[in-house]
Amino acid sequence: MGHSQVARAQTHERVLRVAARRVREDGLEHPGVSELMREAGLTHGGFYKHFASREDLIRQAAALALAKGTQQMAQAARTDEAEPLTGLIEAYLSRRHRDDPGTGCALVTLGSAAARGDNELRDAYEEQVRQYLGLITELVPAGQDQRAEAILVLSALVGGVLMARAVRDENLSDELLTTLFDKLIERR
Amino acid sequence: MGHSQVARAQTHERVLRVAARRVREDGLEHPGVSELMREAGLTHGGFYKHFASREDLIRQAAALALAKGTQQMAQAARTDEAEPLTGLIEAYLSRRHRDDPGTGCALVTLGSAAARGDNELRDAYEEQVRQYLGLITELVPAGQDQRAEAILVLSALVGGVLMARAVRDENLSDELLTTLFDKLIERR
DNA sequence: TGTACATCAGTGAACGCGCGTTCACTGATGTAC
DNA sequence: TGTACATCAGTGAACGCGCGTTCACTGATGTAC
Repeated sequence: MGHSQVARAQTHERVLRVAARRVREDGLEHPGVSELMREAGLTHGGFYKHFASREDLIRQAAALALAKGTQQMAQAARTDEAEPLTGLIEAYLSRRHRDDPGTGCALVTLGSAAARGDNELRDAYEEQVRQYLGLITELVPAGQDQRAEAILVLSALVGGVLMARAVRDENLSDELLTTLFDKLIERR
Repeated sequence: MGHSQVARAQTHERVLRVAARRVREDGLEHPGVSELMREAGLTHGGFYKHFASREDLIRQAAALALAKGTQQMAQAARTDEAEPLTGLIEAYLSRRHRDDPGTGCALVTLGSAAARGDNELRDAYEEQVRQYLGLITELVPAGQDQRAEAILVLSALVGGVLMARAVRDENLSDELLTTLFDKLIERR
């Protein structure tokens, strides 16, 4: 293979995207350099043509994984024009979201990692919390304390999906999701 | 040192307890055998007199860490005799709990690990979710759907503490805790 | 009660595997003429 | 447009460090008499 600037950039982004998915699926520690390169269709040796170190990639991947979350949820909100908050909550508590952490909200998957992580990771995490809170605050009905309500909603979403993923019994897992949905919607 | 049965059992438990704390602080992957033994006041060589493998210890430590959680929270509920649910929520959303994950609720710290973990870990996690739900369901005021209310409360607690730990800005972190407390209490 | 022996928790050096990283090399594409 | 050369993304073998695991040994305590 040659080395056009475009091809180089594409490879770089492909590796980064693979890593952003894997980091959500398996955490910051587990995905190895060889593994990630293989999933991107390459061998491990070329890795350092694109990233300074494994740590460098993982850092970027975590930031990207976090940033993707709010984009997706904002879009989910737009699908239900009449009730955007319902659209967001429905998407967040969907089985699809529960069963595919690799493309989902990184507030759930990277929470523990961020709590134990360095300032850069915690800043990226914090930024996403703020984004979500901003988004939900606007969607919550006026009258009450909207920000407080948004904090309750976001906490319940994150905690609910975390537990729904961790629990083994699928009935219990489903119950968590559907009950939370009803509870969070009935409050409107 | 000799080898009385009592001393042996004490050592075993000391290592296990150290591991249960470290596993909540740093996750299932990070704490090393030598490190854990050192913290228990021993050298690494004797480890295999007590556990079949690192994996074996970590499995037991995770189970213990999870089991300790509900015990503590049930106790926290008992401290406020008039309003046990308030006592539980207050303890869960306290800065002390946020700032000391090593002695806190493992539903928060081990959620991602359980989601990615084997059936045994997920069973242990599930069992604790059920324990918490049972406990909170009883404490929630009658009239409404108590179990649904318990699910909302538990999800908000878990998600709230997860985010409060991950976020860097202490003001935002405090806001999450105090706002959630008000929100969850005002509903009584 | 005292003595000789057996046991085995604990020690620390050594091993070996996995994985991040390095490096000499390849060959396709870009550039110069 | 065609040819010669330079570049550098990608390859895969090899290195080396960290860490889980093994093992020969120690010595304090338990047991037998």
